Amino acid sequence: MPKKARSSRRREESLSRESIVEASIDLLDRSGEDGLTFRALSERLTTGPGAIYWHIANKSELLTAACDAIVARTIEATPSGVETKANIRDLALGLFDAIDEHPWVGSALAQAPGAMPMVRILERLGQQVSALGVKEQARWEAVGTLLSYILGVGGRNAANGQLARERNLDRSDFLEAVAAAWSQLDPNIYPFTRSIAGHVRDHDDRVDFLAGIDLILRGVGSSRKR
Amino acid sequence: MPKKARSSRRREESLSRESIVEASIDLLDRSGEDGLTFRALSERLTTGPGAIYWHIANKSELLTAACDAIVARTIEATPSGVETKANIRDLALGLFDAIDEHPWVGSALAQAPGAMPMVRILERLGQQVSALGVKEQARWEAVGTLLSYILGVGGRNAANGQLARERNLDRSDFLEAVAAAWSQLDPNIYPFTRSIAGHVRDHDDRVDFLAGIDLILRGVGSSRKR
DNA sequence: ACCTGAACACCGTTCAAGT
DNA sequence: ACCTGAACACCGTTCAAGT
Repeated sequence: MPKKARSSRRREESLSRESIVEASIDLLDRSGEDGLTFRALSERLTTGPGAIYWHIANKSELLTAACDAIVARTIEATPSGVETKANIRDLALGLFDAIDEHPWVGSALAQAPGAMPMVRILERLGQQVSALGVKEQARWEAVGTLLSYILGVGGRNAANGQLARERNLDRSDFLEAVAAAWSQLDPNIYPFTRSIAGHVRDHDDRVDFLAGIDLILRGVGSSRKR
Repeated sequence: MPKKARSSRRREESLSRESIVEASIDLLDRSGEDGLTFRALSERLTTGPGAIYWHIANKSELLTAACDAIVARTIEATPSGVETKANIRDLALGLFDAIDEHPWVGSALAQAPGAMPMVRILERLGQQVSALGVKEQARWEAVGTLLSYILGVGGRNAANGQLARERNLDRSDFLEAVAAAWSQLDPNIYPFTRSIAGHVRDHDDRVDFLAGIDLILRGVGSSRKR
């Protein structure tokens, strides 16, 4: 036996951008946005914090890369069929579910405008809206609105998840607390907010989200007829 | 003259929640999101960092309070007239401009779901949508969609402003850089994104934003007719 | 009641030194 | 080429001590 076993030479597997991103995702899923730390990460990878900087420029690039990995998988797992509106709905729902499962993705997405993860979403959305027969001029309007809406919902879901975690509640307990606070607002000043407090308590986020997508798609449709 | 001049006893004016919030806004406007620091703030107010904690629970409460002050002023400065859709447009544009002027408001808004600044927006939006004659059931759908859209655009604008600042560019130079990056994407994989790179370069954010509001309002309208 | 400021337990990032 | 880990320049927050 001329050499020692190859695998134990340095580390189980040597550091790579990919393994760093994978460990980051795990850390983020397990302990939320501020669970991602160069120290925690390097401990998990049995290195020093400096080693990570050989593969990744800085923390924001790391967060965006982790976000991009999730978004890429999500889009890949959402095939496009023949019915265009259904494709848009499926894409939107896929993203919604991904953010629900990884709340940090929602805020990472918002922090990296123009970067890869957003481009993937933009492209898919754009192709489908084009297939809808929307003309050049109105296309960006439709795609931009859908994108902003999806990011807006995603951002709020991310914040809900983060706040719930900070207060050691689950999501529904947190929404319950919001509803309770809203029902105690002055009815003369905040009649509407009070009136929907009940809805907040027992609504299905996912259903509401899809209703918004459909509402926007209706608007796109009615613009074509003008 | 029995006493020393009153004003020089302690400080020009004693510390208060209000003065702390005001100084925070100034700091945030001047140096962006991470310009708000308990040390910078206490230096500006000529106190120690601990003094601030007597008036405010923690940093996130401080950020939300600063955000709320801007939102409250903005809404107050946007009176409602008789034409409901115009009121919704005015409110949305007022918020857009406020976020444009204070980019940090966009991300502060997203970080405090269910809190006061969001409630103010929700309430105004809800009252107007109700006045539009939308029935109970569809009301939340319309309001929620508008709110998410506005927050989504606000969050992206905040991120654009923040990134531009970090790279010492102004907003349009930053968008220019995004457009340049997009035009170099592989045309086989990213045809749509490439095709709108030009639009990103010379569009007017404000016009696009309003187009989205109108698109959503069209969707609300067409749902009533079903 | 309100303020002071040192101290604590962290951060992200850098960089000389190692292999 | 890649990794190590101490060091730097910060953070938010707490708290004994002051007025």
